[in-house]
Amino acid sequence: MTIQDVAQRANVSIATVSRVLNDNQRVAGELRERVLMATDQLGYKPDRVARRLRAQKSEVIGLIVADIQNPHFVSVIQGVQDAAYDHGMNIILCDTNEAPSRLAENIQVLRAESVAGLIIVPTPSGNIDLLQELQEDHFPLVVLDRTIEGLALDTVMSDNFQGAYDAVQHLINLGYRRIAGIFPNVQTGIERRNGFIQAHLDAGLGKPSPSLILNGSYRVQGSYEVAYQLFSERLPEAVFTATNFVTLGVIRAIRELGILVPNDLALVGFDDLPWADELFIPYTAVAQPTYEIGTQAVQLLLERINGMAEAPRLVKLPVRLVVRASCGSKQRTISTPNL
Amino acid sequence: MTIQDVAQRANVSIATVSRVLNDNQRVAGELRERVLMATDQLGYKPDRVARRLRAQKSEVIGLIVADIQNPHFVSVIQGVQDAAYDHGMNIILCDTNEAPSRLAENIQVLRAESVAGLIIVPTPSGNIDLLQELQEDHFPLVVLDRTIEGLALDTVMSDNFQGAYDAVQHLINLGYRRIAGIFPNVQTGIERRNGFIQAHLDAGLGKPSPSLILNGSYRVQGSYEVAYQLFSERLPEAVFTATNFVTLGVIRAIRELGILVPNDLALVGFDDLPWADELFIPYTAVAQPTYEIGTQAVQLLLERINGMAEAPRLVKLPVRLVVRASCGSKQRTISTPNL
DNA sequence: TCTTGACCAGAAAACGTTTTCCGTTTTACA
DNA sequence: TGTAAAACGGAAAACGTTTTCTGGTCAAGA
Repeated sequence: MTIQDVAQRANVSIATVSRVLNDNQRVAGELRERVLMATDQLGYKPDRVARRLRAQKSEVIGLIVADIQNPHFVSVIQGVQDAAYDHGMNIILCDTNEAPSRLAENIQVLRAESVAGLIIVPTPSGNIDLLQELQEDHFPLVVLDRTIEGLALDTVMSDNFQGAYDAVQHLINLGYRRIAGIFPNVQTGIERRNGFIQAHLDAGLGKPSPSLILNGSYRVQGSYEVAYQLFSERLPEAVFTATNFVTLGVIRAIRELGILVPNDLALVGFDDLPWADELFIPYTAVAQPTYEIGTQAVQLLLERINGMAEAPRLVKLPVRLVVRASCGSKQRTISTPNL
Repeated sequence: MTIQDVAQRANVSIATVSRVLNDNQRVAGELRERVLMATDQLGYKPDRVARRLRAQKSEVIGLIVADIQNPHFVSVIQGVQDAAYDHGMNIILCDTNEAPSRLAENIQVLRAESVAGLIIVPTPSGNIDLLQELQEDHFPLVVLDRTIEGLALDTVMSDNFQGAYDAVQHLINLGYRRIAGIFPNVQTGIERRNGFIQAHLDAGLGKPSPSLILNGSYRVQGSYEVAYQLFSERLPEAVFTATNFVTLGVIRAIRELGILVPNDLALVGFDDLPWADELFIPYTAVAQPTYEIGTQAVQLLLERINGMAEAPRLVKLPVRLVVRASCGSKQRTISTPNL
């Protein structure tokens, strides 16, 4: 079932069939009808591989994320998938597992696949050269979640600083003062730490004690250990967790130590989780617009692909605070059932 | 950067380059060296699109799942992705959102993409004809999670019957008798209901009362409503939930009604969740080997692709019970902190 | 020494499209 | 009506590979 068959049936040349099907070319009334009828009758669908080879353009975009299991990325993937689908495009999904070598490999493979463009969540530890190379080749590219030092690329990310700022301000407004923060040592973590600190400063509390600014792992287990240690030594009044996995680790520590939330400890975490309401601690969360990050990324990428984009753009999306029962108030202790 | 460039640099024909790179053909010592050196120096990577067009074989497999947001499928995707990666293959991911029309469309597109094969989670409501057509075309295909009535296909799924059976037996052994079950009305739900019933029969309890066998939605909200109603009328001693989303709905109902688990109600649910330990009710779960479902699927598919497979195979993977605090025991009430 | 066969490597065909190029027909305008 | 331009559609080139076909060289056997 090739274009040849259609041409034969419609009694035209394959060029005409192609022209009708891509209707970017003039083609007369009657022939057009014949072609359409023939394609319809045969149920012909053009071979996308051949089309891609010849036309050097593709209906596939490559999506490289750092960790499929992270709900944050799952939601981003969904956004990308839906937006791509709306434009008749498909996605090839790759998972780097946070390994720079796999990022490099994936980029190479996806280029060999002639994808129309790439949406990448860069691994923490660099690969700047790879991204730079893509840019120099004018390869359509959108980067998610983090900016690359010294490299201007189309980027979609949340307002990490503001999110952390809002979260801490929320705590301060409720009367909490000794507020701990646990931050993974990656770029987003650093931005959120800055927001954490600035909120303290703007509230006239001065710079928070270094003993309350902790380096967490970006995994659950490591964060759990950090939190366990922190809580065992001296319980802060509140804690701000900089990512969803950190939050889960902290919740585990809270459970094991039998800490009462919010009475003994308030909690605000960056990243909402799909079933946060069903968690042991339904925590107040800084919700990223994950789905929109995905759709926006596709938007930018398509503009880049179609040459409608000029200078690199940075889209910084606003976050929003989802208030749940984990904060209560320092002044008047709220009694929440089951907490 | 094409095979032509390499040929030029190595001073050989493109055919020779191709032969060396696919080393399925004899090629002499010195030329081979020259070619390898040239590819190395130029960093040449063959164009996978051209290769696919000519050789009519592909390094891409299509993966169509029903709902990316469901952690079950997320884990399956991860398994597929990892296994595919190990074989130098990539996956094109599609999400049907449980819509048959999107399944049809996705299949068509992926075939036009000349994927090497398809791994499909069929939508509940059929599309049998599509799958049948694939089979008749001898298109490599593996189906996940459910069998298709009257159609023998390579299939990978969990032992739903046994999982439900084990779960209910667990409850019965602990002394519970009035056990409710909530089942979505899809094939897996039905199989699990059968296991639920059989466990009652084998324990000599007779067939469970129809009032305890409920039809749940496969969404959280619907299941929540069913559970809320059930619990409000007359609380059973225990409840078995047939999917992860049902479980989440039930947990929400438990929270809102202030029911004490396991004292007032025991809970076992099908499907483990990644953060079940951090849930409000860390529930005893029937854990599916989701990751292995993914890897097994790739295994079967590759065998099918390579023509090493004969008759369709059904791989039914064992599940395992992950015991948490949600069951306690009817005889002696266990006191668990925070529950 | 001649013939045969094995082995090797290049030329060219093929994969299924899109697109360029070109010749023919139609249209428009004088 | 004659001519230039525009419109149309077919033939063929092109995309970058793999693979078939073909011819040439060399070794071995007669």
